[in-house]
Amino acid sequence: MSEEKSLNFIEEIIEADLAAGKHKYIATRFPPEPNGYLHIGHAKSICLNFGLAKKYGGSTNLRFDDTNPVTEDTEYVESIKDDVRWLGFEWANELYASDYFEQLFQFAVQLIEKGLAYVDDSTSDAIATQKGTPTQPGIRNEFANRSIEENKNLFLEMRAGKYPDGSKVLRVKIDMASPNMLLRDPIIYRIKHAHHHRTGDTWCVYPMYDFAHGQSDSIEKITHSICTLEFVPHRPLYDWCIEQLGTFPSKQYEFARLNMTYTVMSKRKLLQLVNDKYVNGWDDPRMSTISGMRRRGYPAVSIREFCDRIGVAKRENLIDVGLLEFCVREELNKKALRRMVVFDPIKIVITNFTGETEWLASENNPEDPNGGTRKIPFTREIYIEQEDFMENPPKKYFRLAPQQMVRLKSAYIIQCDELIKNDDGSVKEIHCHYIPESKSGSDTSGIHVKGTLHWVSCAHAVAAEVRLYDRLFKVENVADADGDFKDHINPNSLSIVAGALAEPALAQDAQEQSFQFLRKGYFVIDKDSTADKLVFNRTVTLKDNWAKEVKKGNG
RNA sequence: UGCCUGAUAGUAUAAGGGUAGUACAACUGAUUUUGGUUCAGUAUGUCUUGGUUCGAAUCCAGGUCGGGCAACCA
Repeated sequence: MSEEKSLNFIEEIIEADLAAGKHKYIATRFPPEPNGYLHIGHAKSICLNFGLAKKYGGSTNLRFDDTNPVTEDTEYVESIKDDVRWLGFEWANELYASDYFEQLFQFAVQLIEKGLAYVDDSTSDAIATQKGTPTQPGIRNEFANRSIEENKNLFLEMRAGKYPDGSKVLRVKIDMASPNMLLRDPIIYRIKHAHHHRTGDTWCVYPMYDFAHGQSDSIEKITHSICTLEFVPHRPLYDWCIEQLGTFPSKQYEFARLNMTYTVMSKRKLLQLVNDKYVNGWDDPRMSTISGMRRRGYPAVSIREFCDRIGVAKRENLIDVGLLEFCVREELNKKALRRMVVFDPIKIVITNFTGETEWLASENNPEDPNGGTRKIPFTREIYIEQEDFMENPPKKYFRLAPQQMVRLKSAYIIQCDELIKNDDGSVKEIHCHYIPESKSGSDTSGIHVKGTLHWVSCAHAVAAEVRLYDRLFKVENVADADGDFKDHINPNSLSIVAGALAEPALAQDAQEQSFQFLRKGYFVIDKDSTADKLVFNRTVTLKDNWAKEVKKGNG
């Protein structure tokens, strides 16, 4: 018992339903509207819906909620399927609300025949006005008095294309005084002479979400229809339609959607980022989309783990993006190959190294015993990172400084002897000597150093043009304000173009694989890369304790 | 001034009348050829006021604060 993970509230409902014999199986669905790419918020819903069905031996349908032809497109359908598959889930059926258009239309006719629906010729503005406000009841207009025959004829004529867009709607007759605005005779059909990405020009009337969604659930015999909190007020309408039509009693349950610090996650804003060319597309590595994260090298298993850890509840939440990064690091630590690269070089001359190139073995991944090794060339002249050297270091600076010793990863310990300067006083190169007995793996020098640096041999370094992407993030508390979108995006999140020098093995292995560089974090080489033009996406950063030390020391 | 929701460490999430637990973040220490990893440890929490009860995070009542609701969007 104590070993078991506690249930979330939806699992409790399901177990109670199963125990009470209410259902013999459970059926869920993931119902995206194909009007954009999926983001990390959708991942939560996907993991929940598919996860529940898997846990309780049920099935999950992938259903596209394509009831609004003007915003939807097959490009989105394909990307959604790719993303769900990539996350590791299999749907029982691939379905579309548009598959049900004929049946939904007949359901609407049934409501008319029961005297529960009427055709309204009012303008959009008039309908809105007549609806009243949350504190004032609405009023029902004269169109509500039309006869069943008249309503039926008009509705058929609407379908036949006799009326222009916006001239008529079908409304359901519930209660114009309801405190729930959604129950004040909601519209369930509207006229749209628009081309639908699947049904083409077959239809010119389309059902609204509230009517289509519940009935689609019902048709598919979905037992637990799980959606986000903003649909809570829709539930009475969902239930009303099912009750009036006597269809399968699907039930809706709501959970709080995912919000994440520093992360832009509304579809509207993501679309704006794409349309206004702040990014190169929906799958730009800086985006919070699933495809963007895939390109940044986030493993699918990490995203699933993240969704598992954040839990499911009804309170508004703001998850620290650090948790996602933790899940990514946790996985990458075990899998990512270690490679050395120098982004911002400074030259080191090892004055007492006189031999030819020495090929040293280096572990590909110290945490993976089966990771193997590779050979890296060590020579008299090497590059290290500028930031790994300080002429006037603060206390507790473990890297290279005058007279200080450091280890070159997988090679030797070196000591800094002399600085060669440019005319302007900047350091041109650093002269060091190495300790021959300190060779990695067979160190008999007895010297202990606190710092280990990455490096590349000058003669063997592979020059690369590197485009560095960092995660795009919003400035907290500003992102929801109206105004210029630029204010909401931290400029540091935009890509950086730089030169770099890589060890030969990196260029050879560069194939959509995550690498880890000492103290630089995890990177993937983007799919657009060629061997002489590597494009790195920064996946997550390592914890930069050293930066804090220096900050404290100088303060 | 209506209706619907919700409130547990910094952030999430458990405990459904009986020791407030877990993860991330933070901090301390040990190990380390990545200032990473790993390991050990520390600190921090039940919105408020009453009530019921031997006992309340949990049940009841009032209040406070947060989110949502008036698209021919989903």
